[in-house]
Amino acid sequence: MDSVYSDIDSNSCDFFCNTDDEDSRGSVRSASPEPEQQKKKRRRGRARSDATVQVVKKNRRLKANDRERNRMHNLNDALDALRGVLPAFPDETKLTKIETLRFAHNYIWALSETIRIADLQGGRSGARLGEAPSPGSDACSWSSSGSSSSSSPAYSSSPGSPAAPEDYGYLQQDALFGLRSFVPGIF
DNA sequence: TAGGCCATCTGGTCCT
DNA sequence: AGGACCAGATGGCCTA
Repeated sequence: MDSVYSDIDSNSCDFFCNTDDEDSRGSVRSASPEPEQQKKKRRRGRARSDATVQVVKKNRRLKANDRERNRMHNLNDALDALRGVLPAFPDETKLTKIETLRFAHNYIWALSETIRIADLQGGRSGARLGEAPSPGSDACSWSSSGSSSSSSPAYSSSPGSPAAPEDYGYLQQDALFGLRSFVPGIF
């Protein structure tokens, strides 16, 4: 945790100091010509408190940046964990964030469909599932299009409609392939 | 070089 | 008041 913070702090300080202190606020304040009247009205005490306020604001911003960074890191960790439980792609292409979410969505849907069908078919489910077409080529189709979100038909369909007819077939096969590959003995 | 993806910063809003 | 969450902006890196 400390290492993370120290790394982040040094990193963010550069960025922040460059942009916020000197660029953003600095330029904003200096770029907008301060009216003479305000200059005259401003007293030393007042100016000092303004500076203090600026320091407080900056510290708050830095803390908020740290929290936001940690929040995003946690989000990414969760995403990695999700990738870890999804079937791996043959070419080991790392799924992008959106691909991971869409694939997980479709995969969960396919698994639940598999369970539902198995329940409907009772004791014969094992035999029926065993008859599923070989998923090998379909499994490859996941990854062949996995590098581009705009061209990944297997899991880029609308997440809101996982039951889209065009998704059903290979998704179920993918689910079966994933189950058989990563949970040996489940069938 | 354009486009995609990502990390980070930032300000606003909501919640406790 | 302070933290969490969110969305927009920005810049870097990588690939076709």
